[in-house]
Amino acid sequence: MKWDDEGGSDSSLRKGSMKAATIEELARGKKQAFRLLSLLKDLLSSPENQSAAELLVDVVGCFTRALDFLELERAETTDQPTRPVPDADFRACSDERRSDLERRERKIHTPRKINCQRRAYPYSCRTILSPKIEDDHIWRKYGQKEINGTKHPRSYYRCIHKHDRGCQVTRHVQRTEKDDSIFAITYVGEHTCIDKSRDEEVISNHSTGSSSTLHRPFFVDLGPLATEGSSPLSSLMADSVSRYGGSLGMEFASEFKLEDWLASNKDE
DNA sequence: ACCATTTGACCTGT
DNA sequence: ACAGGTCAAATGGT
Repeated sequence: MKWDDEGGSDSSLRKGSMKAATIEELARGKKQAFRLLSLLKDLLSSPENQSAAELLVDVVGCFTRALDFLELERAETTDQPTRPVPDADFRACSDERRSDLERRERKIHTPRKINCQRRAYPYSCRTILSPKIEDDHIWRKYGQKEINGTKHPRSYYRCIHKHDRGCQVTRHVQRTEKDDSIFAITYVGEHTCIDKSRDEEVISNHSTGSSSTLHRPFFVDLGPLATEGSSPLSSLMADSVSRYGGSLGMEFASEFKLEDWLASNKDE
């Protein structure tokens, strides 16, 4: 991964190396927290220590999110163009809703608008496992695909505020192979349509372990899975999904078997 | 009439 | 060439 590798001034070089060092430290912290989980697995596997196990997994999640934020900042501040907010002309055809009757009778064919920027930029991307697909946002489904080697189709959603507020975040949802009551939900990008105060409240409640006010189902954050430059640890955690199947999130919500989870990640 | 979902076509990256 | 992501016409519900 390259940071501020253009420009060449001393200050930008120093800034770049600071960022690199920060990322290195965060990645190390994440890895060490994971190792601590392994070392304490016997202790944390007992039911009375479940909250400690949850806390430690959350620590790993905090490191993951911090790395995500830095990656997002890098994507926004490098000289790569940011993803364009759809302008009126670009989206004119779909925004101007023609009447169904007119469209059907005259067979009006709306010329296809090609988004050539697709997949062109690195996005923050993370996957969670959850028994429910609802979250704090409203999503509009825009596609569904059969995915090779999986038995369940993948559904694609975009934020309902894509057009009115230019919110570009998308997610895809797929039932996991091992447990089809669990969904693997991958978020691509960050909401720009928010309501940050509410999100912060949720995060705050989550980190303080206040389960009574937790708005979201408990989830295990698997880190960035598909972004360019995702850490090796993220890959390992991502790999744990395929190896462990989808039962992780569900078991953590009720009866989390840390030993099983660590056994499936013993190569850490 | 409006809105959300479905689904086949089309696009890009590998 | 293929897989996966997105678009937009078609469709169905209210």
